Amino acid sequence: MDLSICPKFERAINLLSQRWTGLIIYALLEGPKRFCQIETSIGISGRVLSQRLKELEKEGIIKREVYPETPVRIEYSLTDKGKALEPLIREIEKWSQQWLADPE
Amino acid sequence: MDLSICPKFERAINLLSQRWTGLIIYALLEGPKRFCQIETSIGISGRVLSQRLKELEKEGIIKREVYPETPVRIEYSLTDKGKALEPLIREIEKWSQQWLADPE
DNA sequence: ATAGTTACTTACAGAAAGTAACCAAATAGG
DNA sequence: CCTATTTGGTTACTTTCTGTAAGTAACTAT
Repeated sequence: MDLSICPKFERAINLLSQRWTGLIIYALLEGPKRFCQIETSIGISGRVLSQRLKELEKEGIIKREVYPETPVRIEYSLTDKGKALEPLIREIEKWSQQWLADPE
Repeated sequence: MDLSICPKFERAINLLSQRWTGLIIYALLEGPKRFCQIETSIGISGRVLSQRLKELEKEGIIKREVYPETPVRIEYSLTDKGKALEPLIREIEKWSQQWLADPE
């Protein structure tokens, strides 16, 4: 199994086909966001969001910055590598607009 | 939660962020394939492949055709809706080539 | 009759995700 | 000083998803 697939492509698709990864990147395309903003805007559980943010940071797709205000503000934002995923997200948007029906 | 996301986009990303969905579509971009070909080419278990193919067929992304030969041949192929996902897959390929390193 | 092929399905076990409660740091108010 | 509040998590527990391996149904070749 897996004999013919380019390892880079495979890693990319494994990353992106993990639950929530796409929506987190989508949310961050608007600009930097804090933990609780991502949490409420996409409806992910804090438990899994915490995991995903760590994975994406390790992967170099997002960066985490701490502002020692009151209360503390921690902002997550896309790196260049992360921003480079925008065309891909736009393709998903295009496809969904063309091929999916609105459910009433 | 989920207050601001376009429902079409959300459905699309939920579909595509299910494990294996992307790779199945990728495999079928080469042309029609039978069950066991998809199974071995991407390394998915038969159990989950069976599930995914049903979901994708229901969604109108792939179609299933039976050729009553010996032994029976059942071919899965992309519909127009499924083929329309090609640009998206190509974007994943592009991104992976530009931003991921080869693991040795 | 027996064995082989394809396309699945089923039972069981382990991994991933959701829920809700809890915790630590920093500060603000009394 | 003591308590409460806010943010950004973590932990324990339950449910859902996935992988493994075995089994089934239809058909054919030997």
